[in-house]
Amino acid sequence: MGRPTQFDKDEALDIAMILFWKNGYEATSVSVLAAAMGITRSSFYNAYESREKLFGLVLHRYKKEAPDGVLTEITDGKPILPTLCAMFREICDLRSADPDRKGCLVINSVAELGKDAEAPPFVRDLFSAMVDRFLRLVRQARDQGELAADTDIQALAGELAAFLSGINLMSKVITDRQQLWRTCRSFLVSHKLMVEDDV
Amino acid sequence: MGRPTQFDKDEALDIAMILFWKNGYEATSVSVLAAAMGITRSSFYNAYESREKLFGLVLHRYKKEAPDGVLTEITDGKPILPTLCAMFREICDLRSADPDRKGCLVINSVAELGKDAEAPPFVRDLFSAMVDRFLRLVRQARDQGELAADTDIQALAGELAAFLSGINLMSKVITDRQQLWRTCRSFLVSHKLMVEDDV
DNA sequence: TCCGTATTGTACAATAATGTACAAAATAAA
DNA sequence: TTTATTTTGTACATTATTGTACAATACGGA
Repeated sequence: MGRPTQFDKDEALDIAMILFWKNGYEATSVSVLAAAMGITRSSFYNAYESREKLFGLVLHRYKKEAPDGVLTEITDGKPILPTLCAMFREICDLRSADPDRKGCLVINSVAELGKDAEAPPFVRDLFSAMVDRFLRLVRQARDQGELAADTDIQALAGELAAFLSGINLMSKVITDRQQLWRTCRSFLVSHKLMVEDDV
Repeated sequence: MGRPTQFDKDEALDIAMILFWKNGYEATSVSVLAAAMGITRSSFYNAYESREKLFGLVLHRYKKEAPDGVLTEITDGKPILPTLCAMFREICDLRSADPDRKGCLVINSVAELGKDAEAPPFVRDLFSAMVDRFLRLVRQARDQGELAADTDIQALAGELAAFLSGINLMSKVITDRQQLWRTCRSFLVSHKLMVEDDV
């Protein structure tokens, strides 16, 4: 059924992801994308329709391999806080190990947001989804007795979202792993999400 | 001494600031800048030499009117925590009141940073300066007895920087003033930077 | 008034990017 | 082998953008 695609779509998507991640959505032109993917602009438009559509695919892929993905895999009844802490540690490790200082693709994209929806709309949703997920997790943790019964879960979820965003952003300037983790640990401890002597 | 400038440099700088703020550094072209400022590109290059130089001026101006400016005005001996809390509250007010959801110019610019110093270098310095300032303030607060003597001031300074960054970023998606402030208050209280019943 | 000097408008040449159109190429199925 | 179908390369017309060059302009000071 027609001529098959000459390039590896998965590989191309990876390349696109790195470019968007490194340079930002707006700053990554179709010409540059196509060239990096090793295809012509013609094939690009044929395969992805538009830069925005491709970005949607990229974000979808990013979500799957992002370090906070572990939070999605938490099932009812399982302890939450250890996974949460591990995620923060993982983020410190990943960000400080990245020689490109790319930070987090989602956070970078949120920063690009303007009121007028020039930028892809799903970025907003992705962020809101993160806040919602934190809220669910924190509620579950409270209900499971991992957090005090009188915990303000709304506020805590907000704090987690803000702090996580901030750490990801900060990692573009502060590149020392120890310093990042120390900051995270302090945050986690002061919110009783981990105890001092863990690790 | 030559023909005088036909346009108001202060006014033009303001216009440029809004544009950079709203659309980001990279996405704001000289053409658009010059047009918005009401001058020709010719005059633009004559007056500012380059977009990067202008951005330097813009950041300088921004720093002066930014909500965290109050922290610079703290002199020895004065209490620190009330001012710190007031700043967070001010930021919630400002960000939620901004119909353009611009967030913070510095934070937006940090998000644009790549490893290769394409972007103006002073952005990095500006962020580092913020961390340093938090460290000095926290140290002073501890020495003044506003914080416990065994406070890990490095970690706390990092937390403040990360959280503040995150709140500014988050304000581009979460626009409800109450929700933002609730998050900040929770953060401040859990770090003993304010007491629950303040405001 | 006239001169020096800095700003301005217009022009230029070059590069980059956009989206579309169409013919050539390559394969699966008939 | 032929046909239907999809990808691919090339081309096109358009619009942005860049930095520089140069002459025209306007004002302060002599």
